[in-house]
Amino acid sequence: MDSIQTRIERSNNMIKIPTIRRLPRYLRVLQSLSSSGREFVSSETLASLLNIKPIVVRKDLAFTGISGKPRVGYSITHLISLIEGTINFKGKNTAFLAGAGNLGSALLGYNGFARHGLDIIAAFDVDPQKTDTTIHGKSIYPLERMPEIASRLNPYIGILCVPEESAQQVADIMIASGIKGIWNFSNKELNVPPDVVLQNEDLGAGLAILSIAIEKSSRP
Amino acid sequence: MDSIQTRIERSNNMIKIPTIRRLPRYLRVLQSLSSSGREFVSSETLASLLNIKPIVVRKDLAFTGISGKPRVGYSITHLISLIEGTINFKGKNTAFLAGAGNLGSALLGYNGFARHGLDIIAAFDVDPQKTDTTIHGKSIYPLERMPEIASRLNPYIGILCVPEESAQQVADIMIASGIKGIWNFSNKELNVPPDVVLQNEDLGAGLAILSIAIEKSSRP
DNA sequence: AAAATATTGATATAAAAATATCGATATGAT
DNA sequence: ATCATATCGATATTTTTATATCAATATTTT
Repeated sequence: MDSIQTRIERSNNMIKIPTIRRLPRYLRVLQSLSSSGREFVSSETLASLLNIKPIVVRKDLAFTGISGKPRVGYSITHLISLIEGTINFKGKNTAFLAGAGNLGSALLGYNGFARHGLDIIAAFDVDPQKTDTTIHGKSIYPLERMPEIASRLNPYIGILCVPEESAQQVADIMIASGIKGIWNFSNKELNVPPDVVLQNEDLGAGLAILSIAIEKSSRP
Repeated sequence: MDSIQTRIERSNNMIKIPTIRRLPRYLRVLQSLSSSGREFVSSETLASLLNIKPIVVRKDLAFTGISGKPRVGYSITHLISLIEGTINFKGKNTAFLAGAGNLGSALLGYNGFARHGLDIIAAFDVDPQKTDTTIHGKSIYPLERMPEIASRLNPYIGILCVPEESAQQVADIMIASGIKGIWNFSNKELNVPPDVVLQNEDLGAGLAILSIAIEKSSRP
């Protein structure tokens, strides 16, 4: 069994989910600061740009391993590089996308993924009208060819944009194709084996938070 | 100043963000259970459907005000109704959408919003090629007409899908149009006055979590 | 060179969220 | 009718996350 000491150390070293969520935000403002020619930035400045508290910034950045200088702040280029390293935005995250409907097509055309090191290398659909065409320059293949094409291209991530009814089935094909993680944009609760990582993207959640917050702020 | 007692009571009554995030998920599986003819469901069953622990379910559901029966569980229809009431998915959330590009168009065509009580009543763009057409049955108006049209239709929510460069500017127009909350799909950190609610939807965050989780699971 | 100051980062505290424990109770079994 | 059991919900505990405090230090000012 772990000693108390071991457990404390581990929990101190592990990067936390809320921190991970904020890292891409730091990255964006840092890139913007960098392109405007700035070299250093303080936790105070970053905090005000993200509407959070400076202490949160310092705690978050500590996880990347950066060391700031008192009275100067953090080196922007160094920080960008460390954050990119922390969230794997440097090494290419290769992905397959399944379901070239409205949302799937939009994601195929989303420029922001390049900045996040995500490369959608192939897309799949069951609709014969879509297969063997391209959408935003990405080839659409018949879904049944996924395992075969995966064995050549070795994708890491499966982006799931199919309707709920077929979500589990398509997820299973992704898993059989050797994908390591599924980014689930369908509103289906998926079952995946323990070695496959599942990240649910739920628009309903964001809308619910917004909706409740508006309700509260309108009658305080 | 608040007494300790007051503060404790308030913090116990206030619904928490993680709970709000899960409510739409409960709703979806409950609707599915309901349509398969079931009347009652236990916290254990809900938990296994969502891959969370039963105790989390019971705590979450307590916020909706439901009361379950020992050995039986919760009434599904009652629970659906209480959750919808809690997250305002019953009353209509009327919305304007700005930016009919890839993502904006996809959201205009997203059927899931109906289930969440969100009604996009008009969309706006600066591109003259898009304005005065419809996308997925929604009319696209010139951006400059937003304040005028808002004064007639009184939208609650502004869905922001414009490029980063113009995001703050368009957000300001939304705010001037009397919108109560902004659902920000751009990757810009926005400044909004305190009476306007801001909900950021950040794909980078989800990708970062996925990416780090995959990395960890592949070398444990 | 010394003093003043801004900023980091370590340590401590508080608040929020998840988890554990268990008594109370409604139902089904005996 | 009584007993056994599944399930809820109250209370307690632990873990995670956010926040506060302040000593250490690099820079600027005097």
